[in-house]
Amino acid sequence: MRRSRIAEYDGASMHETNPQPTIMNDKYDPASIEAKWQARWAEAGTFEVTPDPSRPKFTVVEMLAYTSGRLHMGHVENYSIGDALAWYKRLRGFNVFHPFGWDAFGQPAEEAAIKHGMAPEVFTSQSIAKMKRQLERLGIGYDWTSEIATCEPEYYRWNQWFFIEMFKRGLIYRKFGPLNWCPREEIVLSNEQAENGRCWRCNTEVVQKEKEQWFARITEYADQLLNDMEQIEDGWPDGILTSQRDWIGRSTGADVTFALEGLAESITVFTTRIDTIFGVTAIMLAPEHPLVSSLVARSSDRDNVEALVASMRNEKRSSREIDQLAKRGVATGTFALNPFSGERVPIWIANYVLMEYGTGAVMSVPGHDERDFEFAAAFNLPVRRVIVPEGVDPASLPTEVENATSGEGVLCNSNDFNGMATADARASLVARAEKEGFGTGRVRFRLRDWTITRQRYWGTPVPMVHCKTCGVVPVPEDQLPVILPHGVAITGERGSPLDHVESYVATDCPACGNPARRDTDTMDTFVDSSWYFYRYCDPHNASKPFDSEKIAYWFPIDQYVGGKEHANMHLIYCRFWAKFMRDIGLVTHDEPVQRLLNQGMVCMFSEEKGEIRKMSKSVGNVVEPDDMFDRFGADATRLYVLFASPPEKDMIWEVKKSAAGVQEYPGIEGAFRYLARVWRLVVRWQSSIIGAGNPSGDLTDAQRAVRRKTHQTVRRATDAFEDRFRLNTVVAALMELTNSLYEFSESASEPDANDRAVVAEAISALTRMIAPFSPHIASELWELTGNAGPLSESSWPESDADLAREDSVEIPVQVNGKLRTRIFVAPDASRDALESAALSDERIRSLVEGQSIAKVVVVPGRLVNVVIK
RNA sequence: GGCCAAGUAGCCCAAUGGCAGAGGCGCAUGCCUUAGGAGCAUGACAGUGUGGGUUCGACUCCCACCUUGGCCA
Repeated sequence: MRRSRIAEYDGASMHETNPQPTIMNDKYDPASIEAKWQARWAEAGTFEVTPDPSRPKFTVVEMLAYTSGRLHMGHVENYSIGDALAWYKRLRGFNVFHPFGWDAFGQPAEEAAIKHGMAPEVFTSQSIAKMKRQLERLGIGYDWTSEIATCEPEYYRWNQWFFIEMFKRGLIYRKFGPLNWCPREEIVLSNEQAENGRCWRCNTEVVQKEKEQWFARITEYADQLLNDMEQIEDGWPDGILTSQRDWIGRSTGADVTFALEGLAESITVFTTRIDTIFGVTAIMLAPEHPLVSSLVARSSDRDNVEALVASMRNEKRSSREIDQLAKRGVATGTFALNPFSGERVPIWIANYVLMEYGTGAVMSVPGHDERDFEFAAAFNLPVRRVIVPEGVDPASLPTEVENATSGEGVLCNSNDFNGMATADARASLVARAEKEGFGTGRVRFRLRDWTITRQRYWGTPVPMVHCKTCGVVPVPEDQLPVILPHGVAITGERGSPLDHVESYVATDCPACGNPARRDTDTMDTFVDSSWYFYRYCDPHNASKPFDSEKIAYWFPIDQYVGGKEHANMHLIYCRFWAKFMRDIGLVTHDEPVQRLLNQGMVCMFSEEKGEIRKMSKSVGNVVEPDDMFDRFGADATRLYVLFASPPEKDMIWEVKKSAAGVQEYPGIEGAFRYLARVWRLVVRWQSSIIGAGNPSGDLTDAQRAVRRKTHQTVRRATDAFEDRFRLNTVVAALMELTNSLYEFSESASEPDANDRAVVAEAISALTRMIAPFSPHIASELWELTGNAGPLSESSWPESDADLAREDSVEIPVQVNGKLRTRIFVAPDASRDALESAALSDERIRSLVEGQSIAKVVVVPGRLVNVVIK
């Protein structure tokens, strides 16, 4: 191992001195310092690690970088957070694995091809080269030996392998599903390309087209995805877990089958409110429901109904839009029979029913469901009250219902179920339905199977062959990878580019050997990102995705860092993938990620829009990282992004127009100034602290204050890293320590041995605490203050509680919650001592005089509150 | 429309139910300086979005609302 030594004692490093450190230059020069340490780290392999069971490990991963062409400030924040934690843990003696990789497939490269005729692989490799250079300049301590790029055949062949393994187990299947389709370009559009129902490029109206696609049966794992959240709830933000719970959307209800009048078929609806079934006034079908075409065919108003259904099918309906859509629908003319009452209810086709959820058919209960009410109001359907609040006599209420009430209560107008509480009624009704054979209790999920392929070029080819005689046949494992052909014309028109590459499409059936055709879909890039972090441990394995023993040491991930936009998709898919890998024996854990941190967005005032907006190219308010590195250095840039706000909160990049109209960045300038201030402090003390001993004998008050501040700062920084992760407050604490060292310097113009000793201790601690934020300057200062080994092999400072303790603390004394005076006591003064000190204070005595004291609240070390009547 | 965040000084943000202010930006003043847009020092500025509630005590917890942002295959 490279780490030969872990200091056991905080002060140890002070004695191991380098006899002749360079004399420091007055001026802080980040350019030369950063270049020097980046070269040294690369040369020494400082961040390259191997498993070492004798040491505790820490795996920190930032989300895979999309190869969009350049780094933006969001990346800078993301990686600065991860690297801060990596440095902290490394100094705490952990074997830290901090790998990096590229999310290299996907649309930007394909767009570049369409727009500029640049081959996607060229665009991608240029992007990676450029972004990697920027990352190196940022000085993030990655183990580059584990680097991966998802567009490389050695990586994506394992996507293909997983695809086939899932296919073999029935977890991947084909089915018709709706797609956004641009009829002019004849291509499939993603949701963001079909915003507002128009093609983003040619503005043609987008239609919904049913096409056979590949799906992954993630719903099979719905219960596990839900239940295993127990294992991670301590380490994941509550908001993400809630969001995933909602996304999975487990609901308990019942399937109820309605017979159709005059037809042999029946319609099964899923409902969570079977207790309202006597209030059903219609059955609503999704426009895509399989019965729709036969019902339309029977309609007396066939042409009109058909046209309406077609237009509803073309409407883009997602859960986001469904509530805002104007409710539309059409009656089919066919009736269904309520199995409980025998009542005839009309069957409608409605745009607010989703085929993807439940059975694609719902019972409409306008009296007790807002959407149904709205629909009924628009189409003059009857509305019936079947539930009243508990204790209300149904006879006392008007028969007309003015608003849907979806709450619990007691049943009425429900035959022999009248008077029953809603919860009990649900159980009884399900029991009755099961007994009579027209229904059953049922748990359903909102989670849908994952559409796992795209009709695009730049992605992992689906390793499947379509044979006229054998059907769909997987490519045999020894023929993987199926290589994505290069030199393909990408026009953005006429379907998937691979459709037109005859040399790719034409193949032989692996089963019967007859001519067959390759599938031309490519995989969703979320496949790439569902398991990539495991590959870091074994990036070039040619016989399996990774060696299970290799990942056993590093996994699960101790800390994952990325943006919250991935709350539902990536972070559910990768959990699903891990469970599948567990089921086929590749891993032994249920959850891939122990702790998750979602950093906020980087925002900035936008001149153009006149408001604070997300920093992005489309808003036109991008700050270029390279420009910041040139002007202020990587250390100052990193320090600033960590200081500007707590990691999980959106950060506002400070900008200001100077008098001359030049854009200035006062925030990052402040970070630069701080580092320069630390630099000058060390310049001033360099010669005095090299070879300084430990503090000994009686210290002056000022010297004790320096040690106190040092140890308090160490405690604050340590707490933040261990627990709350408020890195911005750590930076504030470091600034405080620096300020007090300046103050001390003023008073110690001719330092004695103890002056030198306490400052040496402070600067040693300060240097190491700066390392997670600004590792280059920290490394340089560490070297220049006479430490022998590199900073990366030193240790995090320890806080001594005795040295950190204040001599006395000021305790506020309140009377009835109002501040009345302050008393000074020892920090560990007891409850009784505090109470009597407070009550004997003159001011308090005069206020309390003649009143009766109800109680005295004492919070040791914090305050005293005297409550009088 | 649903869900999730966040609203504290001119601005970014601290304050883990206990004195609203740690730090930074900006501003002002002083010192230093040939000069200052450098450096050093000093200082001013809020009662915590609104309305209720819980509590001896609420920026913090609960309820409702307002505003802003994010997400919704």
